[in-house]
Amino acid sequence: MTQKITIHDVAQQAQVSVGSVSRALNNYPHVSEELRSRVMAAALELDYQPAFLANGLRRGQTNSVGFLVGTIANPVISTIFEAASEALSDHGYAVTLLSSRNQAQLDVACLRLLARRQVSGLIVSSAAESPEPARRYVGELGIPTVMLDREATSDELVYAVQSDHESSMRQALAHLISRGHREIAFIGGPEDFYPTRQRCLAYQAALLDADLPQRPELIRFTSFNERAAYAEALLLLQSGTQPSALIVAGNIILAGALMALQDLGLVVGRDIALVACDDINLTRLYRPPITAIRRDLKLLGVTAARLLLRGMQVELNEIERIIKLPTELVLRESTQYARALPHKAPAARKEGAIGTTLN
Amino acid sequence: MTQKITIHDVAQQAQVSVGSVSRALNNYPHVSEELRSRVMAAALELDYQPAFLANGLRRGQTNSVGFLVGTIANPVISTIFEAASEALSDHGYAVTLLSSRNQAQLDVACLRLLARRQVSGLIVSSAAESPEPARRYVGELGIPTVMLDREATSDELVYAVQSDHESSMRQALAHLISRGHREIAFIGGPEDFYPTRQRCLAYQAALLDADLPQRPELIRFTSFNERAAYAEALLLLQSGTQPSALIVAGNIILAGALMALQDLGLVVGRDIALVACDDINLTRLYRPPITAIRRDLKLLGVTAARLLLRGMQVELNEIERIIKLPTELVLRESTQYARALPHKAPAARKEGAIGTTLN
DNA sequence: CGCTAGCCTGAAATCGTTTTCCGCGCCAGA
DNA sequence: TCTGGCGCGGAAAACGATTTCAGGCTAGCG
Repeated sequence: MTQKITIHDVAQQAQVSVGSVSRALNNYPHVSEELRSRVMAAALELDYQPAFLANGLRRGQTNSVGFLVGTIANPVISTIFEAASEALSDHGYAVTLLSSRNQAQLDVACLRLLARRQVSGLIVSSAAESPEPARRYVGELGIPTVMLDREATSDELVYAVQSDHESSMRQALAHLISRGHREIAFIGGPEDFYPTRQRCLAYQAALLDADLPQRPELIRFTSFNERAAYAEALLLLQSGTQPSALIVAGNIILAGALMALQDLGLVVGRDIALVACDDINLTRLYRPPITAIRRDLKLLGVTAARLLLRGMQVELNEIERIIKLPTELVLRESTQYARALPHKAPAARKEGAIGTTLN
Repeated sequence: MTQKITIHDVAQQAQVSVGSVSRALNNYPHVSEELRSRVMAAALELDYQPAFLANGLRRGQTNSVGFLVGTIANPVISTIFEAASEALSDHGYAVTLLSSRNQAQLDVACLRLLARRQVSGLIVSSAAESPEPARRYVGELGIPTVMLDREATSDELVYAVQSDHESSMRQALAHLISRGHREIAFIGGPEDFYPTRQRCLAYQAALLDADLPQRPELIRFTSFNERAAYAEALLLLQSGTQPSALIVAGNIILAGALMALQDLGLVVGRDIALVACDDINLTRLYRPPITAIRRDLKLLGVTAARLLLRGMQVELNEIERIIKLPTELVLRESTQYARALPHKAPAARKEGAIGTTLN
């Protein structure tokens, strides 16, 4: 209904041809000031908005980017997405979000759909358990793509923004070890999931550096599913070697692990030290507050958006293909007490006023 | 690169005209079985995918819907969105998500953008503080629209899916009152924000029903911002009338309130009873677990999607315009102890195995 | 046997832009 | 005064599909 005024109406109103209207509105050179202002006035008066579809068809491009995630119902992903989406929006791109529902076969289907829709760029942060086919397909697509905290490929137009999971994980282990912990367990997502792998490698390297034994039974992988994480944590905690510290890689794993700890009557910070990856409301507000590896999620999103924006301006090809962003270990009460010390009541909260922990 | 095969290529391959190809692929009547199979074969062989833009231009419709939110970085919104998005995706629609960043003036701009992109439908769950202009604009747009937990308008094509905030809020107050609470405070979002208003009205009605006095100083409104909620909660808790129970309407408010309680050294469930609106990981996993008003977020999203799907099939106009979905009060330890009773150690957890609290 | 109705299909119009092509008029240089 | 170049703008092609239109063929009926 509303969308009925075309470029022809503007042309008629301004008493010029449609071609001239197009040129005037698109800031072409060689259009007289007089004509331009006449067209502008007509367009403004009629509230003309060029039809997106016709424009895209002719130009062969849609000014929209596709964003593929495993699930958006995850505070980490949604925060990253929001930041990226806003940055892209500020540059005139609309974002269509597709969720692969954490299923590998849907990954490729989603990418096909986005390609068919002629997206100008892609951001991929899918968490499918076997991401290989999707990664290969992305390379074949010929669309500028940013892999978000995922492994990069060597394809021409594929970029990556990653978090430096390693250094903070090493710090976390150094911290735990310095407090006397020796049996430090690790629960992660799927083994071939990039962040999990990076974290696990760093965990193993840190143990090696400290001359501590690698205990395979203390390393567990599970899927992105709170129930599965709960079950895995239960198995781990009830197995022979009771760990004195636990590292959970990811917020879903954290939720499952907390349930398991509570069901076993283990009190965080007293009976077991806990380190979470990704600092969310739950880690901040839990009692006791949980030590976490934090990263600037908004920065991650904005960086991905910026990288993609540069990638979509075809001429600019001398840009760094992979950007790695820092992480930071935030110490809280869940790792405050050393293994050897007798249990005592928690001291005052470590963190200061609220302002220090808000973004 | 990949996207170069057009309908002409298929026509040539199958030795028929482009019109016939289109008819064959779109299941038109009056196309012979022989031609159809030949076209199918050719299309399959060439891996032909009709160009979305040309298709949309001709048909005047894009098979995509716009989803407007105030922010997606909110577990409640993102869960609803995911469910709706999946349902729409299953029916061939792609979803472009726009965030108005909780700013009223961006609301209308986002809607304009989506309209320009010829979305076939809209789901609006923006949380701008003064939603009126946006609501009016939605009505003028002539696009089937579902308001998600927002006030409906009387416009032809505007539908609504809402939560029945009232009944559970009344239950919550009855529960608190039965446990001896008399000074029950309420902190909500902006006063003209639909869910906040509904909850507050139910809160006031329940007080009235119980012949309890309305205390204006115990009702606070704030904005969707953890700091603001924190500040407001601090003010409330430090004012003259110390409430014995607190109802927080929304998960951001909850986070701010928890920070305030912790900074004041008040222990949830012992020093003050706490009821949250919307059951998220934090309410489930917090120690002590927090009584919450739960609603089926996936159902909310799926219902919105279904309603919109029906609204977009233009012929069907005899459908209910507003759907109200139930909510449920989940009792947990944060409201377990009566005001008059002496403090004692927490009993065993009320909830059963993990399975009962997962979706 | 001729005419008509109905199925099938090719040709062409159409959607609303952008962009190419071309011609007009003007000015400068010879 | 003629001509070449340049700035400007109109006409029309192009983008890639869908859909209308019209015509050919077959079959059925008078």
